[in-house]
Amino acid sequence: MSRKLPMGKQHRTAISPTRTEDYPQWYQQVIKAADLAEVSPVRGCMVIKPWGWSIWENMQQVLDGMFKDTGHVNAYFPLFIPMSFLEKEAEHVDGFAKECAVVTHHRLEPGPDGGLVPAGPLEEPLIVRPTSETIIGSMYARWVQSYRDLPIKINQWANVVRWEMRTRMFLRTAEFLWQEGHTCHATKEEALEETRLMLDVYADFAENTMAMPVIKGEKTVDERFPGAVSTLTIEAMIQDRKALQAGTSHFLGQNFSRAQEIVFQDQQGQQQFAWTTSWGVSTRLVGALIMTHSDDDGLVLPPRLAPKQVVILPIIKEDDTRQSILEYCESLKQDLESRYYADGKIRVMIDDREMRGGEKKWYHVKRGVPLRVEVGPRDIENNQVYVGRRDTGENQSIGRDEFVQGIVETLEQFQQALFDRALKLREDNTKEINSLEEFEEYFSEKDEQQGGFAICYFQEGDQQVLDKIAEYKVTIRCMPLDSNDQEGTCVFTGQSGARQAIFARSY
RNA sequence: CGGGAUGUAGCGCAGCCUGGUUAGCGCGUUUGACUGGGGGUCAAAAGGUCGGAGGUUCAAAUCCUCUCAUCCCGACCA
Repeated sequence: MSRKLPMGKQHRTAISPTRTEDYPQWYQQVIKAADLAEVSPVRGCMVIKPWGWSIWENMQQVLDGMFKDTGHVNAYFPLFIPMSFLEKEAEHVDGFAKECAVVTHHRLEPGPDGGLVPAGPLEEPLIVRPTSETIIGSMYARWVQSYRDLPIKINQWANVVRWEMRTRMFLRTAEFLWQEGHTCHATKEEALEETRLMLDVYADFAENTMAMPVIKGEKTVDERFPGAVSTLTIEAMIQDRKALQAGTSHFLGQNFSRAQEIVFQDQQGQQQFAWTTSWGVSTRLVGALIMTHSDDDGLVLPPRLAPKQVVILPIIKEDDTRQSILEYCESLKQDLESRYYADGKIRVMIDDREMRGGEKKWYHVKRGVPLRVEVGPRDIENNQVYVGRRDTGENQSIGRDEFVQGIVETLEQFQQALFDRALKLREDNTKEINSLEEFEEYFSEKDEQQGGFAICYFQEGDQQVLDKIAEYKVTIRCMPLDSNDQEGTCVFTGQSGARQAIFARSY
């Protein structure tokens, strides 16, 4: 890492190692450099710092609006779930029992060595929710008697705990934040429609707000949510060409309503089990966002989620110009803030801290502020501003008024450019594969650059397929919803009548 | 939960194999001067019980045991 090279010919990157040198390490360093989060004293848990939190807040705000626009309301259910609730749905138990935090006592008492020891054992242990199907279902069972009580469409924003063996910042933490929607319907069709609708909401959010292209698909039997009849997913491709499950929407059929007796009387007076769905996205999306757009100089944020879309840096050389420069910056800020982008005021900050120019610039580069506007005496004289774009690194002088008038379009172009770049990466690294040799070559260990998404026909539920892909550390991501419904020959077994799926290494 | 690596100042590291005076370096921080459209320059300074607990030894960052944590690779999952 060279300290300084003359004439701007330097290759020093703000983040080291770079993505190509060591992708996982780069990811950690971006989080640190952008001040998004830190590990906590509790293993596997993270502290989300203000800049990182603000990104999540923006995600929440947009998603929450989308949920409400599709007829959902928010509510809150308890953190603690009676252990017996989990036992009611067999597959659900299998899926989550291994990773539950369990509360067994309700008091602490002084111990023999001066410390504290748990006391007051609970009659029935409580688990900290790993997801809330069971406790919400138990309430729905009380609330539902008639078809007139349906549908129920509730979302909750909450934290959940899954005692993971291996954790990574944002992508997999023991405690994470998410929203979980839980709906209850009179008919199967309506529940299926809901499952699909919410997948579309997620895909819309991922692509239009996060600028992250996703593939909508259905999970295979082996990959689906424990207890679900079917699981729909949006799958993103990260810059290292691995797949990341970014959101899921589950059709739960009558599995949970049977287990929890969510029963209603239909119009014919018959008792029927309700049809339920659940769907969620989590703080993992922040990780997805980081990995999709950021570069070797740190975080890159799409304008729609950036806590600040524009940072104004006053260039103050002499004290007697200070006042006029700051006033100019303030009025620029107000002009920008009077404009609206993506349903909100443009988010602008002035950074007038006593700090050297270059250092201050890099501070904001690493944090991913989309546009950097520098204002010095010369700019004021010419009524212009010097604008730097985070994604391309381009800088240009532009008339102040022109800049203000074009700001919305500039941000939208920025947003679109990130999406286009990410989409190109995915398209360049997606390949239809029709033979086992091709598959083996594509995911060959020899060349790290190999791999990406492979589209193959495959025979669902065949052990041969699972064995082969395990050999290459590849998983079946999903069966794309928009793939042609044609049947083909399974790449792994040679059987006909196979369906198409996306195969990839994944997080 | 298995395999591997690492834990020394805010960050990044050296020192450990071959124990031995006040534990170093770069960046950052503080102060002063000079600078000023760019991750400055010069000078000075502050900052560490070497992850934790035991042990071996006259003597431990260094050797041994245990433990905790982080990271990577697996298995498992948002």
